[in-house]
Amino acid sequence: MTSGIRSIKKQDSYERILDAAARAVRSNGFAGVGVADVMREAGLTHGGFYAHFKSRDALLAKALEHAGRGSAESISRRIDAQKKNGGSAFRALVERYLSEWHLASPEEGCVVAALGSEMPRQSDDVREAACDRVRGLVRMVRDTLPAGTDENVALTVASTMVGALQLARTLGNNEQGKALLAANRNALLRQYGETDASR
Amino acid sequence: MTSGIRSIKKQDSYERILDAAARAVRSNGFAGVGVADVMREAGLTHGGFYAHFKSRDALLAKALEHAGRGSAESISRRIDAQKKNGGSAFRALVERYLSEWHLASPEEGCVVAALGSEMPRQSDDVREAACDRVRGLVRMVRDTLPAGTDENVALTVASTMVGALQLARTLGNNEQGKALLAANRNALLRQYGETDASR
DNA sequence: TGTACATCAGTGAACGCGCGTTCACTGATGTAC
DNA sequence: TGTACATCAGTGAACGCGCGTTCACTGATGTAC
Repeated sequence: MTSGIRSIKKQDSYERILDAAARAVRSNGFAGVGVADVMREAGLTHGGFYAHFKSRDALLAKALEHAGRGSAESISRRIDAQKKNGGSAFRALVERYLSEWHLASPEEGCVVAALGSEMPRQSDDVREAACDRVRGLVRMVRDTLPAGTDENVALTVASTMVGALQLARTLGNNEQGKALLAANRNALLRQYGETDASR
Repeated sequence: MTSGIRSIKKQDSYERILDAAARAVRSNGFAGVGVADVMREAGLTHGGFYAHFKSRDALLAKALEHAGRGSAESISRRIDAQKKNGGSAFRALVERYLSEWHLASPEEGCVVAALGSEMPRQSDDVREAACDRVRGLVRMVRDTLPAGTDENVALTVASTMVGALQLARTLGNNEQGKALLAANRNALLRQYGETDASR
């Protein structure tokens, strides 16, 4: 192998591990991520793990980052598409975030909603990555609001969306959970959906 | 011992175990509750645990109930006091829930905020107790709103409070976290604090 | 071109540790007579 | 009142299991000459 080819193979494994961990942490929580499970999911055996990460904890921090980036990109694409159609970016965000898809798919969704209450209890590395994710979420909300909107609106909208998704998931993927989501969707759109940040 | 006296002694231990577990689960999450730790905190040794609970899981469900009742009572007392003074019950609730005390004291605070993202992943028994706690929180909010207020307002206010506390705790007990709390306090009071359910 | 050697991603057995659970036992407190 | 026995909350050693981590090894792929 040239060093280039070697590197590509290893890089490929690294990314499969990260993908698996990013899903696992949202499905099962921080405590539910096992090194052996993640490696199996990535098509490898557990022993090779430490060639990629210093420790399980290092994986968790990276996985949080990776998951955050992934779900942020996915929702950003939707918002941008909406903007191009002349639609409301804010509406696109709220409707996607508080959708029945998101209720049913924590493993692909927002990492803050999936892990919110566990974040304060993690190691320093993980907590730092968690703060970044919270700030990223707030920034994403802010970017859908008209320029000049009070900074605090984004903080409130982000809080409402995260809380709503968690309460709905606790109630279950059923009428109760869906009703809670709908109530929050309507409230946010009514309160902040009038003006519009799209061009 | 008469059976009465025996029962009182055992009952006393049972309550110390529950108290310890109710604090531990909010401090450390479901996965962070250890049978031996809880028993030690209650002044007992781990072996005696199974004379009180069928399993660790049964303890978790009871602890959730216990913690929920405890923190609900504490906040209800504040709201009632406010009502008697002719103050706004809604304001009392929001200011207490989104207070710096609550930011810093998850182990004594709302169990939904402390465990929100972990609840959907628990056993059936625990999830049932969790649903009860969510409904209890929504009911508590509703009771501070004027009679006849749209049912959905309580759902949104509860979501916002839970999300805000979690995001603030993730950012940390510092200026950032406190600013996020304050933004949400102000927004809720501005939006729903005008009318008043107090007599 | 071919042969010996180097590199290195990944394997799988093994270790140590923590934790939930079990169980034989203790000691305090009661009842029977 | 006293003695033998029963009850039972709690003790602490032990067991089994899962999991993070380590490490000697394999096998594939490259380089040196």
